[in-house]
Amino acid sequence: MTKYNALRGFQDIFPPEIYLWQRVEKTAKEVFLTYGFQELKPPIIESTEIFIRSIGETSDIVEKEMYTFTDKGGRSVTLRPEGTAPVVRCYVQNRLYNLPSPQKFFYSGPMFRYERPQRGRLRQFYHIGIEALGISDPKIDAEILLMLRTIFDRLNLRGLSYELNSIGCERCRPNYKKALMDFLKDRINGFCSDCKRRYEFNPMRILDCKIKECMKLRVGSPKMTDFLCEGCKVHFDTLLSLLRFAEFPYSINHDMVRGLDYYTRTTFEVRSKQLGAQNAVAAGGRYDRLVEEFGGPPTPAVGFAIGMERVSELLSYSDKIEIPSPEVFIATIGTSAANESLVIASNLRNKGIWTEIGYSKNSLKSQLRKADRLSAHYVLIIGEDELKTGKLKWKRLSDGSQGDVAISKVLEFFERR
RNA sequence: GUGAGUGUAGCUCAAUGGUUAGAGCACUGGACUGUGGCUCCAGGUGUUGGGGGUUCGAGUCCCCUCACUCACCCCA
Repeated sequence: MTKYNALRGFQDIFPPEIYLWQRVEKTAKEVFLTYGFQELKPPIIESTEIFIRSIGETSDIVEKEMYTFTDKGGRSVTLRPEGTAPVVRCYVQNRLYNLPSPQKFFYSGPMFRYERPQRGRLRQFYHIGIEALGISDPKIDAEILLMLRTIFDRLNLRGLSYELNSIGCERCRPNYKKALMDFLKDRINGFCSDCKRRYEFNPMRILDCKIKECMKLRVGSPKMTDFLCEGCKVHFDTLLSLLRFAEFPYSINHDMVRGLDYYTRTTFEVRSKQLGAQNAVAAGGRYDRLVEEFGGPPTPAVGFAIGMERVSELLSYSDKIEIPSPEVFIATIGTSAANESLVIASNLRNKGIWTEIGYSKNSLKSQLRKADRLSAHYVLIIGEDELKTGKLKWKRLSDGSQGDVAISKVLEFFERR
């Protein structure tokens, strides 16, 4: 055990894994741009109130998982536990609703939740997400699902399932809740203690319970999609037919309930069987009331976020990590050669060529060994003889071939390769 | 917050309560004096996570603590 360690649930990310992360980020951003999403960087800390209002007072996130503290000015502030609320706050504060609709943004960065760490769950975790504000047309719901799939396809991820549901709106959801409670009323005693509690304050969560007995007892319970009001029903049906038209492989999960208060209508989750209990690699949905809640005009909106750790984990199963390697390694013998190498390396680097040099008084052998370890493509050898003649030796490590190149032609030599 | 499992070298792992705790990989150097990979040789590999207890004697048994892992819980 070393003297200082990262905090529980916090993680260092470094090579080689960092290259998987970079691939995910690069791929996602490329796809986002083709759909017209622009980057937005909100701060990672906000007034606590923002998260309480959006996520909901009774959610576990707000009740016990937020990194909340009082700053030196006596304000209650919170490290963001999710990305949507800050984007919406930014949208309202900067009156972005006055710009043409939709406004489409992506963001990426760390989120924080004080939870017990387990596979796929850390206290600091990374999301890369998008929000599309100002459009209620289900076409945009379909678009972002297609966008998600494009990203995962480009990353060659297999075996993902896309699960959809609609949880209605503030008009139809109460009817459903009532029907569900009526259905459960007689049998609630057989449920686990958690579900009994849920029955009181959030009965829809009972649908999410993984305890076998509860799963059995809720068989045949009413489905939200049977209780949608006309508007929500049309929205959902249209989305589904659009997805079928685009040959998008979705499935409907009537039991998928969102934990956050702000969701309306469409909710979805992308899951992988290769992960553990935390198997969602992306999730999102529609939140048509949140902008208004934050003091903006009525503005429908929809978004999702991708879990970086989980996608990276999936990539690590399917992809061999490619570690970048230097183009040139300069091995030297003697002080004047070492001095010369500094200048040559600098010139090569100015041309954008990754160049490494040998250090200290290591033997040529050990320098070559090091070049090999780094998987350098070429080694340049500078010794007494080379300095005298002005011709350096080059060696290609892949096949061992070598030859001479004049010092004045070194840049040319490597630029052409 | 609850439960279970695991902590030995940088990594993967051995060692019946009994001498000075080991192997492979990796790392550094040498054999090869200015030429990598292959082979061979040599060499750091360490408060056995930490603290306390039982014992003539603890890596091994007991207690506490910490960390990690997985699950519950929760969740974009």
